[in-house]
Amino acid sequence: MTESFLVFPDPAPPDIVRQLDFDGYQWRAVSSVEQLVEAEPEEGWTGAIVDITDNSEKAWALCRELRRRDVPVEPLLILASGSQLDELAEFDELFDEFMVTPFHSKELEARVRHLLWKAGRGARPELVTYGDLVLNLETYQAVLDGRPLDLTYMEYELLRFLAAHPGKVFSREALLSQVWGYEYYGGARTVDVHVRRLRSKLGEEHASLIQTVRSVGYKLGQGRW
Amino acid sequence: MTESFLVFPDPAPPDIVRQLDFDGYQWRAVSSVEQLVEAEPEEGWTGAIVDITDNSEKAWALCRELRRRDVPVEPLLILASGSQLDELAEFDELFDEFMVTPFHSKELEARVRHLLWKAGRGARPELVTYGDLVLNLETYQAVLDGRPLDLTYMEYELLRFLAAHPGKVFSREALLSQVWGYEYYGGARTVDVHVRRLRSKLGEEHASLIQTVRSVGYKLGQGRW
DNA sequence: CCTTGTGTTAATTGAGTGTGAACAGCTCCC
DNA sequence: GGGAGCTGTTCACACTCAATTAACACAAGG
Repeated sequence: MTESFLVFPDPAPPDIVRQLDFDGYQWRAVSSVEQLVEAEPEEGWTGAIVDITDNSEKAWALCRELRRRDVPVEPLLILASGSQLDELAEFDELFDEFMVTPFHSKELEARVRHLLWKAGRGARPELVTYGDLVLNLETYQAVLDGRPLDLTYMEYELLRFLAAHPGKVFSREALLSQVWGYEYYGGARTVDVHVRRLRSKLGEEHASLIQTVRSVGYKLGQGRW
Repeated sequence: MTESFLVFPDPAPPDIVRQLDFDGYQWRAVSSVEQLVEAEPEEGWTGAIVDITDNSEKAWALCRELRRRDVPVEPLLILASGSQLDELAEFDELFDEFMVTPFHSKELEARVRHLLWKAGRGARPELVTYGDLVLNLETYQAVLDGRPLDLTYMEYELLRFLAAHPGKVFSREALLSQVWGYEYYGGARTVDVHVRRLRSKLGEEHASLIQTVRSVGYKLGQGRW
């Protein structure tokens, strides 16, 4: 997984990007909210570093936008001059860290590292992921390629079970007893139909996520050889 | 609730305590791990501010001890000189924030405030917000779109609980035990009815704020990731 | 005694789920 | 190579049961 930071404004402050480059982080500078979408990398932003010294109003607007999204950009680092420190009090909810200019180059390095460390083992929601598929167990939301899937209860449970054991093949009977929770009564077709509905909701390009293993059952993804 | 900070070492750095006093925070200085217990206030420590410039080894030992406890002291602020920044990398798990000496007095104020805000017990009026919904926990008032809602006690408590965990799905049983505070007696429908009353008071346009997740429970809004 | 808040019960509704049957594709064997 | 026999896919329909809704019962407080 590559780290990719958003930097504001554009052109980016030279002392920032020098240190980011030095530490081997990817970054892209944006100068307005509008540029957010086009500049965003495939995997989304790892975090954002926003310099509020020149245009704080625009900067806070950007931060607000980043926090408002479906998948909020979490680690937000703010740069402020000493005289702007009071201003921070009004926007506590819009950032995680801040740093006062001028700064040690080592300080930026340390803050970015610590931010990533916290993001890595902070109290994050329970997720089940497989590739571009993300299941949030707390909100019962499923997202594929960043686009939310509208799944019913059973569809969600089935997908969750398969995604929890990627690559492993489950017989219909196994799925019935593990996902549905009762003994195999009569309808093995039930599983097929639910798989079909799931595939159609996954969309044509991702329908192959759930693979059928002839005479055996179903599995999610390729697994390993 | 009074805020009470632990400060290391003892005697405490004068520029620290000057600012803490100025901002109206309680504090007690300790110089060793042994003094931790006797110096601890009734309600426990709100947080800790540890200066590692003079004796970093002892300082880290103290931090480790604070994190090891049953109820870890969460907000840990570290003071380091510029030359110690590299050292931080080894102890990411032992602190939440750090600050480089020498520092703006305003910076300390801002960091402590932000730390408290993140810990969820800011000094300012406690608010729970989600989008256009604002719940004032002190006045027991609920406001939606600037328009005050006339909620009953139970309605308020339910909405408050849901809003405190936006996006997370709660089963009726969970809501009964967490909001009502007793074990599931017989009436799971109770929750439904309260949700219905809430929704009608939220108004047609915002009724969808509380979402039902079929076969699971209810949640507020779409939730964050 | 009326008003207001809260919990219960019961009827209604509809999304979600299961089922059977038709269809398509593959495999095996003569 | 070409049926026969499996196996998986797809469709349409029926039904179940969870959520909604309305109406009622009860307690507390003014």
